[in-house]
Amino acid sequence: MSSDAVADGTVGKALDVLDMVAARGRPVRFSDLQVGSSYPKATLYRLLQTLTHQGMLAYDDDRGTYALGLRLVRLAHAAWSTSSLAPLARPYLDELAEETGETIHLAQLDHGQVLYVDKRNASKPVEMFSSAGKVGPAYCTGVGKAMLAYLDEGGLEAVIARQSFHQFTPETLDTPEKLKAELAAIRDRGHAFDREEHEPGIICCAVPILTRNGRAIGAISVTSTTARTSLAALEAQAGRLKDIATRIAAVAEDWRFPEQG
Amino acid sequence: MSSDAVADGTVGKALDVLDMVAARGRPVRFSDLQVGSSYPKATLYRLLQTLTHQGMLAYDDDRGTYALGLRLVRLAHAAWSTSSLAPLARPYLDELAEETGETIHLAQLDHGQVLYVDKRNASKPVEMFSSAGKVGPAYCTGVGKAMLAYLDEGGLEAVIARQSFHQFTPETLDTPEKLKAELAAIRDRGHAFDREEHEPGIICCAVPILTRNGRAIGAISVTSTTARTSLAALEAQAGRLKDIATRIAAVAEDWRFPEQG
DNA sequence: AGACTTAGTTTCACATAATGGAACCACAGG
DNA sequence: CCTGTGGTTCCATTATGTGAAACTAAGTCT
Repeated sequence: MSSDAVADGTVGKALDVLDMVAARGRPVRFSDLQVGSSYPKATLYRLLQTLTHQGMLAYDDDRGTYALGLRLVRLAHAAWSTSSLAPLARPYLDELAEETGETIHLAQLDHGQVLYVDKRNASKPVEMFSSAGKVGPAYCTGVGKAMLAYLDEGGLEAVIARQSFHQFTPETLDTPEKLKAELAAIRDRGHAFDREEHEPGIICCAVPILTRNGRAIGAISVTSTTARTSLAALEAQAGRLKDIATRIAAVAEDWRFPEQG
Repeated sequence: MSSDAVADGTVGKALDVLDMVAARGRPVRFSDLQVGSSYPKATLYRLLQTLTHQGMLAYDDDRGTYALGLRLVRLAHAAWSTSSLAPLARPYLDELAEETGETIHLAQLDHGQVLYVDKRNASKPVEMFSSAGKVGPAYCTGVGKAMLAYLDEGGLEAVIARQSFHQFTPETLDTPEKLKAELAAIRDRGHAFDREEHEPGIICCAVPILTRNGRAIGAISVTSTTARTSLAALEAQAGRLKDIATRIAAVAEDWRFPEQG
């Protein structure tokens, strides 16, 4: 769960500390971080000081706690709008949401995890950051599996090594073997399902967004509940999903290679 | 525009580079950054490498460009949900949006700039990151002035020093003196206006969200156009706005001091 | 009150890690 | 084949970050 790669240099350590704070999900005291951190007191202290001074962390004087700073929100806005598929995909997602009336997700792969970058909610209108920026497991979500299925051999192994294979529900694919078999099936039919593998009662159908050379740069899904619909009904949407995914891929490639003359 | 404070240590420099990339607003080549950066080639190069390796930047192999990485989006999600007023204020904003049918903004002050952390759009349903994370000038927006008005002497001077006082429209308050006079008026009446100071045709009424001890932790505003309504009509909402702001302040304080037993 | 934790901050001799000038590579034009 | 531009690597120098330990400021117990 903690730092995976060797944290290169001071910058790496500082960012590692940022992650530690983020992981707690609420303002943390110095000592909260001290335990479970491999850094000695003084080092951790200095890193926190630096980050705070830089606006990446916010220090609450009264409570003596650190929380993630708003500078991150500013940066993320820029990141989201330049590096994610969301701005490009927006009109297509709108279209899809309108058509289906179901919840739509747009996700990308980040460090072996599913990162949701946009969402259209069935009923509720707005969700903001509360959904964009969220992460989820790759091995047991529709969008996750759709992307994994189109990873190259080496990449897949690396990502599989990072999966927890925690059994969320009885349906969860809880071994690399089961997952690999499923991925082959996904490649076969071109779309992925979530058969209540992450949450009971929640099902979805997802398709990858593929570049010309067959790499998945993201995935979209339509999600519903077993109460409202069936997998078969969702699968009926697969063609439409693929169509949208192709169009998103097209604008993404156009955008990545604007003019080279 | 570039780094203001002395970038402390390597971490500061790295974050400065991040900002530089963010400022460009699109994928940048190494040489794009090299010009206008005070760092020597090799240093800049290494910083970019480190940031890329850390997932804070994404390097596009084909194009040879750097863009902000998705790790930032992940972090920002955490920042937004723990350090911003948005999650707490959400129900109240919903209420306000429903009532008024106008565009609602929730903003906080970050390094002398207005940082929008949530928004309810009059017509359009969803906006996501595209609005949260956006920054704007403090001296010529309703929410900005509402917050500045409740800064202490020292804090205000520091923030004023950071303002550009660019004259966006004929109405823009373009000197510290005019601004200070306006802030006094705002303190007097308890709410701020934007009289087309930032964009022609756009007006708004804003109120600060004040802690028990009179510090502004944020601001909310209702925005409209001169075509649709008048300042006077917006001012009629001020009471309602203040009411909502008070309630947000209350939950914010409750939340900041949950249980001390 | 006095002794004793607990939590956070500062010091300082030391070594690692960042620095940046310069050399090097790769490739596109001429 | 030479020349220029954009990017990457070297390596001696030194600035920076390191972390054990000492210190301070609050509690807490007796």
